[in-house]
Amino acid sequence: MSNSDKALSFAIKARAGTARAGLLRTLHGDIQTPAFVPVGTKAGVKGILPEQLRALGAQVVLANTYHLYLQPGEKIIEEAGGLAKFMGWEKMTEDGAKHGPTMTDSGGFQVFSLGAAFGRTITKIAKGEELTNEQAENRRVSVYDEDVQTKHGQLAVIDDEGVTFTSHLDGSLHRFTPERSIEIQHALGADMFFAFDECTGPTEPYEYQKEAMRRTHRWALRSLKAHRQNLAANRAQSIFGIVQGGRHEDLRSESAQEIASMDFDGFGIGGSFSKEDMHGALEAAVKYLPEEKPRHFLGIGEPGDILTGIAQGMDLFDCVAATRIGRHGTIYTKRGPINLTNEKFKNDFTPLDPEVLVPGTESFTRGYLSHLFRAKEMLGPIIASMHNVGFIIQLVDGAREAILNDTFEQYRADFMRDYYA
RNA sequence: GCGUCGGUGGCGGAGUGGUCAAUCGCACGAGACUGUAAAUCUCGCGGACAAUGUCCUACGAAGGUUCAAAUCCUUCCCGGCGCA
Repeated sequence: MSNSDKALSFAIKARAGTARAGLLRTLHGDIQTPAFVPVGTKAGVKGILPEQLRALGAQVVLANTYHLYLQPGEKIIEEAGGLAKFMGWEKMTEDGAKHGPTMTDSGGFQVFSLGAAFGRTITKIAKGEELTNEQAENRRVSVYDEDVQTKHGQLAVIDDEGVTFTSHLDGSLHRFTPERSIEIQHALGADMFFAFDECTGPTEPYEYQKEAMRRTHRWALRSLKAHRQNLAANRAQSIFGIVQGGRHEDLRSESAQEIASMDFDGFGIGGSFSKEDMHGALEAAVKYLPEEKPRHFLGIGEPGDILTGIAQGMDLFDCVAATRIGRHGTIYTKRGPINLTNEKFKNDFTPLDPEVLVPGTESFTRGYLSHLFRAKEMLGPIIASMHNVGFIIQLVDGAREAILNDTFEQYRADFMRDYYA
């Protein structure tokens, strides 16, 4: 048993088909799974205070390595006592224990968002067609090109060793390798963190998906090695390996087997899918992941996608959508998302969602938020973000209850029927 | 009353003889957003159509000059400023 195994334990409490409910224990507190992990990229969940997050039911938050490395720098956060303490998420409990589990993403997603996706409309969930090899090649750039940023308009360039980033903040040049990502994540000090991977775009052709996936496998091994080498100083931290493979089932299976063969504490499923291929790709991967370790569905998702993930055996979910669409005026409701900036809500004085009351936002109406958004009052984005995070957490909490009561399939079917009606 | 500057789409404000239904901003209407480059971005915003285009009606009002006027001229109306 390695030291990091002590830092993290996972026990499955109940199953409903492939879905499972479990208990994930970190040195900073327990997490009942399945769980939604609010995203606080830059050590802050946009618009929501830590105490409010707790009231909403959040058990753990996720921050980002690339962003915190650039600003304020991992040294500052290390000096502050680690991510949880730095951001005020860590809280002393009555018995003097620290509470406030955290995770960090490795920066692998920024390989995508600042690389292939930069300046384009593509997102990790595919809308477009897969590119031909030739089309993809024309987009590809080499790190040896002289002026990456101005020549190609993207801020991240990949090579087999790592990724060169041009800072989106000041244009300065930075280099991430698996070893560097792990070093930074050790300094950030989250309870759980991810191996450095390459998140590919959904339109990349099969050949490139395979190439990137195998690179991610090599990086996974290097990430793990880098973590083990520094284990003495980081015994409280646990590392998750990331499965890639795009939308292709054979690649997902290959990736899952490869990553599962490494001694990770948990697993993440990352990368891109098309909406239609998500289920198949996930199934192809999950069946090769060990039962007894936690599984995180990176960057997912929307309510329906989360329930799909839970049904297929995923335990953790993080997604920016709840806060982002909330900040932009859209809230989740049991009957589907609604855009509160629409004219029709000006005089709608019903609750945000009459069927899902979220702690701290119960007294607000759609008409009030409509006004706040129109008046550009910061309370609008704040309340909507809180509502959405609370909504998702209640959805996931409900799923957990349903798994424990063995009514999950009905729960999921009921939700889908109403939400997508 | 005299002089002077000005009156353009819901508002502000470009344009100052043809390429103008009229740059731009705001407001308004709608859409997007899935490991956050995002309190952001996109589209629409006179009217009617056989609508990737065509035709009407528009730049205070009415006349006029011109092949052609939001743009030049005349008168009138309204507003700011200055002098009485």
